[in-house]
Amino acid sequence: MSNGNLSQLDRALFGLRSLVMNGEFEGGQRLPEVAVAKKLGTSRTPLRQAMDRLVAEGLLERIGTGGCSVATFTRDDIADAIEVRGVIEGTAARMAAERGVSVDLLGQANDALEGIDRALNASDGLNFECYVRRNAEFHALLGKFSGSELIRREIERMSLLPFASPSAFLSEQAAIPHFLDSLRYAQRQHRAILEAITNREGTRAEALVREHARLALINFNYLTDIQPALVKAMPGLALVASK
Amino acid sequence: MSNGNLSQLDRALFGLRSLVMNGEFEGGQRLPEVAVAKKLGTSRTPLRQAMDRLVAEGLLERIGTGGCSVATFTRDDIADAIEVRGVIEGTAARMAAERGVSVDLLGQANDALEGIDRALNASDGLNFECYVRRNAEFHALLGKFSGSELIRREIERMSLLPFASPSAFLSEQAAIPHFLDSLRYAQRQHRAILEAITNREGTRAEALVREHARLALINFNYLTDIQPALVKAMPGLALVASK
DNA sequence: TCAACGTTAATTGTATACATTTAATGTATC
DNA sequence: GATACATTAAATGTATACAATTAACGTTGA
Repeated sequence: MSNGNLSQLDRALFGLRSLVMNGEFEGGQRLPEVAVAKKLGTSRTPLRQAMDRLVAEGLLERIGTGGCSVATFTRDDIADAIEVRGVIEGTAARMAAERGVSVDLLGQANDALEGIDRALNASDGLNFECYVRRNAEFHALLGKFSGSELIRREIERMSLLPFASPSAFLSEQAAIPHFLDSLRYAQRQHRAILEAITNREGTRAEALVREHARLALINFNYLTDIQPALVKAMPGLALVASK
Repeated sequence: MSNGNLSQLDRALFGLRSLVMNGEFEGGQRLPEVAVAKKLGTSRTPLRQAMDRLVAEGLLERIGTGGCSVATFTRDDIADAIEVRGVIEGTAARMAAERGVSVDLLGQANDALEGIDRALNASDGLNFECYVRRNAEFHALLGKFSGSELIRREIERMSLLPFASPSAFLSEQAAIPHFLDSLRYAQRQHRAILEAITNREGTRAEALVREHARLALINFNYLTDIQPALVKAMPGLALVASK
């Protein structure tokens, strides 16, 4: 269990999450436990545990009469989820500014931002994979900055929804001029956020982070309006109501 | 299952939550499944489900090596949880102001506030039970005001922690002058919040709700500093680290 | 044709037995 | 006496059998 082999619960959790994200099931329809367990190669016990966790994540919904169904999200839901993530991250940034952050943590954040700079200005164009990794790193640090484990976990929780995460709608295929602009703009925001926190400017930090989160929404709108073909290919977006 | 009889899962959930809140177990120590199941009169299967849910609520923590333990909270944790609840409720209020609320819902909120007025000015002093009920009603409506099911659920989630809920630290035994003042002050805030939302003043509504949430923290500090004996008697506060 | 009902099949809820891992205990050796 | 190791006990993880509930279906009646 503690070795490299995954437990049956992990297998069921990863497997079911993947199936749901890829739209393997019709939204709203109940997922039959025996069939899914068979498909995942585990028994019902760990599967039901996995289902409970995915309900907590928001990917599944409990049916009153028993069992679970796949959750579906409207465009408004996506906007709200992104907004909430921004609000909590913003609170973390404000707290960081108000309470102060150790130079060590600030240094780590600076390192992450320099990594993003390098990814943006790589000799062979954009190093996308590096950008995504460093971006996730910076946002994870934002949670730590608050000094509150509760806040850190809450941000992590909101970021579980595939379209609310800071890495949402960053697709390698989408490395087109519009997105390069977006990434450079995001990086300037990163710098401003870090500056505000360093200067103990809580309100500014909070406002910046909220605005920064909205980039995910802007990217989503761009994709759905201009590049609808790409949207269908992105995992997790099978949950979005077609209309 | 859908009749009056509770399912085994519900029995385990309520029972275990109650045991944990009342400090039946040492914090940090693993709760043995067989013993707890026996104490609750169910089998391990629904108990484990209940434990998973309480982990999601934040009352229990998973132990790396397996099983769960009771979570413990510091005073800082309590402050942070209250702050986060205020932030999300504040977001709901801001959204309500920005997006507009139906006259029907506004009317319901007004009814709740009038109920609070009556509870505060009852002929035989304070009608405490009525106050708590109407107060919970008003806060539930705040979640609905946002028009976002996701936000409503998120508020509900944060309010699950016994010391983060809008009804936290309102104890009948504590109906002393200090608390009566606090309740009247809270009610003026309620009115101001509703006015701000009605007038579409988003920023004002958000700020008011944040400040309003801090009353819970003020009450907590008052209780711990002035009335430590009462604190020990309140369910859920067994989880607070003694120091 | 539609609605109401009863029967059957399928699905979830629960308990329990077993497997596997982790913690505890005792023993031997230095 | 203390540490390392082997052994034993206890706890969790998993599978499965059974019970209870819910959904599906066909039948009957108007």
